[in-house]
Amino acid sequence: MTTTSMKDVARAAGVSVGTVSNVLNRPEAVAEETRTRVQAAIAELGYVRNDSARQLRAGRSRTVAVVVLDVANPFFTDVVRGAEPLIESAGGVVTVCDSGEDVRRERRHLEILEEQRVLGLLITPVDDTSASWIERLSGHDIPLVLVDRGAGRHPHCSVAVDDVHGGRLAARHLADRGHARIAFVGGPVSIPQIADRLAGCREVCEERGLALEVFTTAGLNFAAGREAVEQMLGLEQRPTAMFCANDLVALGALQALTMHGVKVPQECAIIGYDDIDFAAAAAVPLSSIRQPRSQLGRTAAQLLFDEIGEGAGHTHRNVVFQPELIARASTAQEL
Amino acid sequence: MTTTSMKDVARAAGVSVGTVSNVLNRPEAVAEETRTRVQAAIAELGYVRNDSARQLRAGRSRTVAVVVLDVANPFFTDVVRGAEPLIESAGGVVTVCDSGEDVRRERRHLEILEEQRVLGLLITPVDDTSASWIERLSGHDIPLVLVDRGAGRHPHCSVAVDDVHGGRLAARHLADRGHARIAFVGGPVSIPQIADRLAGCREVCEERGLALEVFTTAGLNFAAGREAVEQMLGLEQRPTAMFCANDLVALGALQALTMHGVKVPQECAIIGYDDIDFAAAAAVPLSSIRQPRSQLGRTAAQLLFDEIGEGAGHTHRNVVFQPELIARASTAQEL
DNA sequence: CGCACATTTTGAATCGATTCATGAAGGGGT
DNA sequence: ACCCCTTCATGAATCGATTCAAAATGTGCG
Repeated sequence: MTTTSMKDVARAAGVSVGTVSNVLNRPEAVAEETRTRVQAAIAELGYVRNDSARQLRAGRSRTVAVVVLDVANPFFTDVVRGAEPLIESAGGVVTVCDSGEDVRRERRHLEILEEQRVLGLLITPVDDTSASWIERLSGHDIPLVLVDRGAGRHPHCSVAVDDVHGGRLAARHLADRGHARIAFVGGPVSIPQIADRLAGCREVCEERGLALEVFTTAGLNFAAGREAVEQMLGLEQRPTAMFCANDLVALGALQALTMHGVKVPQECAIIGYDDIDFAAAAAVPLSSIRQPRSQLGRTAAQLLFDEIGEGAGHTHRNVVFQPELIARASTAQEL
Repeated sequence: MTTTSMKDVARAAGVSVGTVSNVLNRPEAVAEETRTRVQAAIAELGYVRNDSARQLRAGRSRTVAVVVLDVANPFFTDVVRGAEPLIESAGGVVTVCDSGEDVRRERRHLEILEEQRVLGLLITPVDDTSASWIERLSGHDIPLVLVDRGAGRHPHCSVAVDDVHGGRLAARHLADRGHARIAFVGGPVSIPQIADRLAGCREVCEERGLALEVFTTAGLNFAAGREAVEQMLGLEQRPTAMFCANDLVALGALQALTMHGVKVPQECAIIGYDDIDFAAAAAVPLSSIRQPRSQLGRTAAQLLFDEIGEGAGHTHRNVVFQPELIARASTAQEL
């Protein structure tokens, strides 16, 4: 109950509140003797600073929020891991928000983050309808960096991986292996990354005259991969290779194929995207398109603090990384 | 810059701040006409409530923190997922803190959470040295629920899975398959769950006269599993089965064994713990001990709100779930 | 008209930390 | 003794939302 405040500490130590505040925030400005007396009182009373009051005065919180599409996806946890050290060493506090690929959840998070006057934001927007909300935050002077999203015409800093190129890499690899009938599995297509990967894939398919079958899914997880396989197996002209929009989908697909006795890669090759750690450990080690995950996070954090530091005169930077093909057993078969 | 406050809204709408506050918090107490006028002003000015000020007044925040050992471990993300709906439907905001199995990081998080006057806490403590800090929070009236930790003599609510029994299940399963020389891989042993799993395993080994080799690891991830295998392969009397303290370790081990050409389960069986989704999708589908992950989260949240609701007259409850053996290919071989 | 009563609105007090102009105390130099 | 500096400590003002007793306004009825 008795939440002890600075006033209590001040009384106990026989000083003014101003002095207590100084002990906490600029100890060097307080005489040694006074300082130890105040510190003793703090310990004695078990006093804990009230962050709300602090923030109220400061006008900003120390929190940097990272809004991701799916915390259960190792891709995003790695991005967060990459960003954390820099944020923390700058005295920030990281909070992770999971939009779950749902615009409404994303919106709710953004509302709350705005009310909390967060220091800044790293966000992977769910889709283009997120834009207006993001502009709103930005308009209210909350600096933000778009993650895994080529900023295109958005007036923001961003870090991204060239997803169109990633799509090309995957499709070319499958083409090189002799596949002429390819399935793309992923969705919703409203997610820009997915659209880009598909675009790259489509481009190569047209260039090389491959048949492309698109299986749109509602999400990017195990279940999506499994369901897509169920559909695919129903077709008379079954594709000989699948390009899955991320590794979770690919692993789900792999599982379903194995369950149906379809041999991977002999009867159906699979390539995923992200190259999460689990990919290499899969039933059939999974070929994938690797993204520099933690570097993505680190760079995003860097850009954010640059922006915070530079203030008004800041010019936005857009960093684009290149993805990389990692070939493993799941595409090892030449047709 | 111009952070608009309630005062600005009040002026714009020609009412007092009290009325603006009422529009936001008890609209039914405000006359229709006034309400719409105020709402118009809010929209017009793009006003956003300042949560710090709100919290300062309220004395508490709406945030429920979940402190986990490793966000990258699907076990914990599932626990969080299980807890979220209940927390959010109660008007709470969830924040996830990753202690990374590191007491110092955990402590830093707890300090900050205490300063933020969080509404409550779901925590999986790193080890027993966390206890004093947890008592401190608890002493400052922050209700908390221990997750995945039989509260034993701790005066708190808790949800847990019987890890000793889980250890037994795993060991018995291996014994039933004819294994007489077992490796336990996991650590650090200071983590109570790990100690318990080992204890259950040891108990069965002694009971049935199996040789038990313990490989202590520094963490619970892929790398730990790989390293343990390197060590194990060096032995002259190599165990014929491994019990890994969680699935990440097991997958790492599986990967390393495969790389060294050791056939699973013929030459070495593996059983993991948690039964994360990836377990079934592994190179060799992984046997595991399943825990009711999301139920764990849901129940924890439930207990927390019970405690918050009941206030002082609350009696702590300790809920224990039973784990379940899921046998798959990685232990399919009879010796 | 006047009184009782219900409906709205008001605005000052409050939460707790930070800031900063002001003042007090002590030291040195002349 | 006097003045100038430096070093410390003070406490009132401030941040923005909420609360609540009190005031204002309106309604109905005798």
